[in-house]
Order: sequence, then structure tokens, then C-alpha cells
Amino acid sequence: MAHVDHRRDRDRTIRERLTERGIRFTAGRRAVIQELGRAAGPVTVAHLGEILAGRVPVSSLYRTLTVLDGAGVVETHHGPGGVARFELAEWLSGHHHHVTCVECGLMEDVALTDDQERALERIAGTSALPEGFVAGGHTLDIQGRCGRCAR
Amino acid sequence: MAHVDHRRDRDRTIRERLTERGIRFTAGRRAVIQELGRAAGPVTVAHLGEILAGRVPVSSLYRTLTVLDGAGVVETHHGPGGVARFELAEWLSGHHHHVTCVECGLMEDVALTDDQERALERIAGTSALPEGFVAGGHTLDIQGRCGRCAR
DNA sequence: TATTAGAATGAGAATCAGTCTCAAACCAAC
DNA sequence: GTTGGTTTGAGACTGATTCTCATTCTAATA
Repeated sequence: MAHVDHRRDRDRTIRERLTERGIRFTAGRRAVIQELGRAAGPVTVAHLGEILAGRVPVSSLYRTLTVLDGAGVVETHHGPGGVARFELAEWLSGHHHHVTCVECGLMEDVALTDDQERALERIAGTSALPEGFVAGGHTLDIQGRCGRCAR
Repeated sequence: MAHVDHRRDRDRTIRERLTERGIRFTAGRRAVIQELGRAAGPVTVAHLGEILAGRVPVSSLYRTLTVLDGAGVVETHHGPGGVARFELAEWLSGHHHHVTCVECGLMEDVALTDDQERALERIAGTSALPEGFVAGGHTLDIQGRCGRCAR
């Protein structure tokens, strides 16, 4: 798993990537990255908004996340209900999958063992795709109920 | 794959399931089911709205889909952009997975071979889930570009 | 250090998917 | 054919997300 581990390194790497594209790594953006780095899975704008209350207004949050997504620094997912959830891109956090609570929409990361990941890759790589479809990545999503909602 | 193959049988089975729950299988609902049966993957309300234009207004579409989802007859997914997409439940269409076009949002069904499916089940069943999480199903989603968007 | 052009921000308006409300139409059973 | 519960249609409403635009920053430069 070749991901960036320490905040200092991570931020430097991100800054470089952004600078290459003429994008600034401002305070608001750094704050967002930091929160995403703390989270156990993809989080909603509402969640970020609470934590960063006063520091980053919603409109900026969305914009920031869009910019960072465009730069390949964050990734966007959509949980149940279709609400967007954001997390650091895999080259920063390591390749992983998700569990999703069908009750409350919570998403958390799940890492597979190397063996499991290899097997999964084989499946995704050999499955019969529709004519003309060019595959990029794959995601295994496990649905169920989180500890809280399961009772 | 124990799914229902012929429209006639399928509709009868659905009607039974709905009747059991005191839900009527009306013309609008039948029309929606028919369209879902035709599609190669989960479709959006916008798509259904076009095809059923004049026959089923949007508000009824949403309601119908919600009712059918509640009765376990259709399943809801969220493609890129978070837009809801609907398809027949797996007991009607067979267990399958999806490819998603990250460009245009298109989703299409992908069926795995029995071997692949078994392997996938093993992975999903043995992966380390968060404390307290109770797993239900799993979905393998393959992302990429559809024939049209890939150029 | 002062200047400056482009980038980023904040606030609120605007958009859009999806939900809700309520009166009218329907349907199955009596 | 009457009746009570179900479904429908239209449009209002909500909440998430995007857009606009005037203002503020920032990084590079003079």
C-alpha cells in the first residue's frame, strides 16, 4: 500500500500536485483535507460543515471539494439517499472498499487483505463487460447495518 | 440463477407479492415494471419519464418506484452525480453487478460466472468489517467509460 | 516592499432531484 | 351501484448542490 502516511508529507505532496496545476493550497482547503484525513470513511458536506462551522461556509466547501476532486486529491461517492460523500483519493489513503449502512447512510472504509484484493482484481479484470466499455477501477461495496442501527 | 424469465410469469409473481401486502398492481405500475424489464441496467426517473411521457407524471413515478422498492420489487442505486437509478430486484432479474460510466453516469448490468460469484462471496464474507456492522449484501461496481464516452 | 493579475472566498440567489399535500379518480368487494 | 380504502395528478415544498458576483488573497514581480 503505497500511500502517504504522515500529515506533513501528505500535505507537501498535495501542495506539489496542486501547484503543478496552478491551484493554491489555501487554509480552507488545508482544513478540509485535514478533516478528510481524520475520518474513518467518506463524509458528507453536512458533516464537514458542522466540524468546520464558521471556518468554511457551505458554498466554499462544495467548491473546494469539487476543485480537489478535479485535481485527483479527493474522491466522491454517493451513499444511500444519493448524498455525496468525500474522502481522500486512494493514492493518499491506500486502496480500500466500503461498507454502507442502508439505514443511516454511514459509510466506512474496509481494507481487504492482499490475497482478497488479488482475487477481487482477478474477478473484476475477467468479467464480461458490455461492448466497448473501458474499465478503470472497481469498488466492492458491502451493504448492511452499522453497529448503531443494527440495534 | 432463480429469476423470473417471462413477462407473463413475472407480472403474475409481482402481482401476488403486491397483493399479499395490500398493494394494487395498477396500469402505471405495470408500465414502470415493463420499462425496467426492458432496460439493460438501472435507469433514472428522467429516463422513465421520457419513455412514459404523458402516461405517468413524475410525481407518480417517484411514488410508484418508492412503493415498489418498499415491496422489494425494485431496487434503488445511486450513480455518479448521486442521481437515483432503479431496476428490478434481483429475485426478478437475477443476481448481478454493475459497470458505471464515470463520464455520463450510465450503469449497465454485469453478470459474473458462478465461479467468480463464489469467489466474490468468499471475499465479502471474510472481510474485516467495522465493529458491530451486520452485513447484508454486496455489490461489485466496475467504473470506467462506456462505449460512447470512451470515444 | 508595493503592485498586480489571477485565484479564491462568502453570501445569497438559482437550480434540480426528490418529497409531500390534497382533492379527485379508481377499484375491489359488498 | 355504494362504499372505504388506495392510487393518482398537479403543484407546492424541501434539501442538496451549483452558480454568480463583488470582494479579498496570494504569489510572483518590479
